[in-house]
Formats: sequence, C-alpha cells, structure tokens
Amino acid sequence: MARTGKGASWEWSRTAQTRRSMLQAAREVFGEHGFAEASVADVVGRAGSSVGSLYHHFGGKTELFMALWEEHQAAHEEAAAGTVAAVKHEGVRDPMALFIAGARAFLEGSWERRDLARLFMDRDGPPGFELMRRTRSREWVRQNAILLGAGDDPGGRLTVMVLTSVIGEAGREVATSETEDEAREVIKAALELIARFDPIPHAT
Amino acid sequence: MARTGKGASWEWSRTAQTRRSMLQAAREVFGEHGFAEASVADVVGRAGSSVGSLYHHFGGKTELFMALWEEHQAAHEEAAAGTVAAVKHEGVRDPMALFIAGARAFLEGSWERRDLARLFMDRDGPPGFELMRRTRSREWVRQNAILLGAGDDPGGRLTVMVLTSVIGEAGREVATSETEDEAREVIKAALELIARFDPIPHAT
DNA sequence: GTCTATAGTAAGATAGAC
DNA sequence: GTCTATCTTACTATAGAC
Repeated sequence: MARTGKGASWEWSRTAQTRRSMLQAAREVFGEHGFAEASVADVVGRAGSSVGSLYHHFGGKTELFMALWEEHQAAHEEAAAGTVAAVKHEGVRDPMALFIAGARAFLEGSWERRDLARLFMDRDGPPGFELMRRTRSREWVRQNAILLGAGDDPGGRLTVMVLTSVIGEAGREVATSETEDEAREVIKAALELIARFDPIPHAT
Repeated sequence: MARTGKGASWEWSRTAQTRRSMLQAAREVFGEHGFAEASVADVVGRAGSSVGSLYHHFGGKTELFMALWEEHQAAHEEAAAGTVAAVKHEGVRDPMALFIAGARAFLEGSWERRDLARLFMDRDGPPGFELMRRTRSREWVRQNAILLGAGDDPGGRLTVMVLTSVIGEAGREVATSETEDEAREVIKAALELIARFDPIPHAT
C-alpha cells in the first residue's frame, strides 16, 4: 500500500483526513443502499467533499468500495493472525487448537464489525468482486490447510472447502445475529463442528 | 408464469421465438461479459431484435438476467427432484441415500450446464441478486434438511448450512473442471464427504 | 399484439481552473 | 489537492408503424 513508509505525521495530513472521511461516508452509504444503488454524489455529499476529490484519491466508485473491503479484510486477518501468534506464544502447538483459535477470532470479529460483514456478504458489489472475494477466501483458508497439514489430494482439498464453508457460513450467521448471546451460541456450535472434522487426512 | 395455460401451439408463436432468441443471446453475452459489463444493445443485436422488444418481453436487463436464472434453477430442481422420485420408486427409503442421489443429480447438472453455472456462481448479477440466490439456495437445502430429519437446534442448522455449502462449492469445482473425468472425480469425493456427515444430529 | 425509432434521464467519469 | 462544469454511456419510456 501507498501508506506504508510515509512520514510519522502522515496520519494527520490533509490527504489522510479526506480519505478517512470519504471511507466513513462510503461505509454508511454502501451499508444503506448496497453498491449499485449507492451514488457517488451521496457519498461525497456526506463526506463534505466533491466528486473530483473522490476520483483523485481513489480512482472511482469501484476502487472506493474495494478500499473499504481491503480495510475490512486487513482487520480480520490482523485479529486472526494476532490471536494465533498469542496462543502459540503460550505454548500451544496442536495445529487444530491453533486453527480453532484463529477461527474464533475471525467469528468474533464478524460480530464486532457486523455492519461491514453484512455489506460484503449479502449485498452486491462491483463487477468481478464476487470472484475476488472467493479467491481471497480460498487463499486464506488454504493457508490454514497448510497449518493443519492437510494433503493436496481431492479428499484434502474438499476438507479445506468444508472448513472454508463452515467458517464463512458461521460468519454470516454471526453477523446477522440479533443479540450478542445469539452470536456467541453460533460461534460455539461452529467451533464444535470444526473440531468434529479432526483428524484430517494428512499428506504423506 | 404467463406461459402456462396458453394454446397448444404457443411454443411456435412469434412471441415464444423472440423470447427464445433473446434468452439465447443473453446467455452468450452475459456469459462473456458478466451482468454489469454487458450492454442491452449487444444482446438485442445478436438476437436480431431491438431494445424496445426486449423491454416489451422482459421489462429490462435485470428481468432478462433473472429469467435466465429461473430457467437454470428450474432445470436443476427438475433433475434433482426427478432423480429422488425415481430412486424412491425403486424402493430406497434411507434419507441419506435419497439426499445423496439428489446431490448427484445436481452436480451432474452442474457439469452439463456449466456455462450457465459459471455465470451465476462467479460473476456479478443485478442488485439484490446475491441475496436472492442465497435465499433460494437456503430454501432448497432446508427442504433436504427436513427430508434428512435434522433438528432445528444450532448444531442441526449449521450442519444443514455446511451441506448446502459443500454441494455449492462442489458444484463450482465441477463447473470449472476442464474434463469430464475431472468433474466425475470431484463429484465422487464430494458425495463421500457428504456421507461422512451421517449420522446427523436428529430432532427428538 | 408486436416491434422500431427516438427522445429523456440519471449517474459515473473527466478536464481544467484555482 | 480540491472543486465545478461538462461529457458519455446506457437504462428507461413512448409514439406510432405494421
């Protein structure tokens, strides 16, 4: 990203402020209307900015949406990776335990950031977004498959598919839960379901 | 649909021909460019028709896309329901066996109609399409959940969700397979994976 | 009832002044 | 970097021929 390696006070620059207010407005407008039915005019209106400025900073409506998604993804990955690292640091070595810890962090994040989670799961996106989301999701859990030591044979690949599905579907249920208790219950059930898949067919 | 109950030779009427050629053209154009990037001008161009005609018969770009989807869904459901009925008629009563028979029919259909399957799985659709697809998919497997006698507790619901996903993901893999042999292998592995879920947590 | 030609409208994208 | 004015595209609606 272009943000890395900048000066220490970059976060207070004019550009950063504009980007932030634009992203915040986008979060609201896209959340209310979805991608296609949201208008850039509405977004820049709420951000107190202008169309030209949006195009200057992001390049277009699609890229603005993508930036919001990247931010959301980064938060998820950070939470999951951080949790796994912490648990590892406590001495836990069992791959399945580590995987479940990461999954729990992901699901809890789905509840905390449920407004964005709903937007990206159930609503429409720009052309090609569905494909990109699927690719990313597959990549993420493929990494976990390596962590778990699953083989690359059809059986192993399908197992990974199932784990992807359980986490993804559970995330959906969590994000659409009405209360925190309900979300917690779904998380519990999902993690139990995942544990049921142990032992995984391992590579030789 | 408006088609039901019409005269016997309706299928040869001018209207039916126009609709067919329009749907065929839509199948090609949407398949090549996806929904958003396809233009209605391109569709009617290939169909040898006109924009106004399209709006007369379907109501718009969105409805044309939906009509294509409905057709695809109907074909899938017909195949699955027909197979289940046939197997039942042969005396099979085990719910899981019936479910697997239906799943096999679905997956084989995913290979036969892979052009449409790819379009609806990986590409973008009109606003609200993602939600509609998810609703339909959930409904379909919920029926199967009843067939399977799964409970309505979180565990049972999640199991159903996962079965939905496994079939869906497998369908994706099948539709993107390069050869028929590859598709067959995926189907085999998926059905074995589904069978592994037996016994399902049953309602009391 | 079916289709063509054409005008209207909305919204994303761009250019260039400041 | 920011903003206004303008351009372009493509969906939508309609009048009228056949």
